[in-house]
Amino acid sequence: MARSKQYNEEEVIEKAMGLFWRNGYENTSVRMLEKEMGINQFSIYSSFGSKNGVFLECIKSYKKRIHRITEILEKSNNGVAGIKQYFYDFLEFSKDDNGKKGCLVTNTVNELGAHGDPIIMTELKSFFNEIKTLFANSLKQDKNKTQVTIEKQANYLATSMLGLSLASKILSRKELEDYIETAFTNL
Amino acid sequence: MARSKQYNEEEVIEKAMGLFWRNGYENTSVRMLEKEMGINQFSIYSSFGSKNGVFLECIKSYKKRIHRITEILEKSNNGVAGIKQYFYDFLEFSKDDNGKKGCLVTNTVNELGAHGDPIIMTELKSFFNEIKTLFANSLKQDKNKTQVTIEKQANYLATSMLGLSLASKILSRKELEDYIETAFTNL
DNA sequence: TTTATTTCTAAGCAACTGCTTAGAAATGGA
DNA sequence: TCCATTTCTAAGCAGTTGCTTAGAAATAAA
Repeated sequence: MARSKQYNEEEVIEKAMGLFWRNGYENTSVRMLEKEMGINQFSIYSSFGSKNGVFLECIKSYKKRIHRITEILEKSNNGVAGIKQYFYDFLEFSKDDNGKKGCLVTNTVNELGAHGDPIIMTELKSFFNEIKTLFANSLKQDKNKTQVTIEKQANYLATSMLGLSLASKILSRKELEDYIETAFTNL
Repeated sequence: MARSKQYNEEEVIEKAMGLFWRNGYENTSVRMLEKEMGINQFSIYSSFGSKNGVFLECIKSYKKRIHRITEILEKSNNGVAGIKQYFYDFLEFSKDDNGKKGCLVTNTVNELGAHGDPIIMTELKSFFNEIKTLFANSLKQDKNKTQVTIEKQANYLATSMLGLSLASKILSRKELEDYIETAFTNL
């Protein structure tokens, strides 16, 4: 045995996540990661293999973080009202200190589009489907809704979340709130 | 007088626009622009000043292009139904040969976020407001709607367009159609 | 045909990209 | 205390970034 790591992998990934979140994948360089993570390039590569490897770990870490919000929705039995609250919680979640950074997953979908790394793209699409299932489960609490309606509305809501993430980057707080209120008028 | 330009500026901008549209701003290099535009770097810089300058011209050109669709909506008197048709037209408009490229303006908003070049950001926000006004004018055809309702719904629709552009990059055709149909039940 | 003027090509600038590596420094078990 | 083993630092790799420039090639007017 010998010297032990002077950093905690989870901690440095949390820091890296912030960078990717603000700047996007391509606009985040390994030099920037070095500074933000507080470790040398050698350590980055020996721990995570590549820039892509760091990013994938960040996505995993992001999922855990957003799970803290989804948990609230999972536990509540407020149906549509609970989902609306989730939208507002998400708005708070996706704010950064002095600006708007949206959702890491959504940002990445937009940046990489259909041409991105297949592993990442699969990860992103599965994330979307998880949100969809989450909403569907909440909608089921309304016994008047048919299965077809639930699926359509869950799809609608998950897609609206994508829009909200993007919109949060340029719209004012009032515009965002108006959007949410109108989006929920017919559910 | 002397030698005349061997290229048409509007034509090369159209080509550059395609590149930015597919790859985003940062992921498009001047070398790539050279190839796509078919002219030398010197010509790019003497005509447009900088990469940013090329991009701004592309945004202008994009506005003209999307105006061909907005014109249809402006001339029709179908109210909400006309706007829904616009959503479908936009889906066709934002498709590329083998994938999904979304909307150039929306892509750029997402990429640059709140930290982008101020001139570009202003251009992008004004674009959003134009779409909003476009929708408001169509909604006015419904005499039952109050001014407050019209403004809220126009904001809702324009924001939904942002979402649709993003969603078009990962969702299936059916998911996108389901989204549009449900989105319009709110009006 | 000459010539002033412009556009063109192609090479080059320093700074940055993701990633590697040689060697110094540190440390847990013997 | 020793030293094998691991982590660390710092330099360096070739390729790319946005942008510039020297000089050759082309051309409209005289």
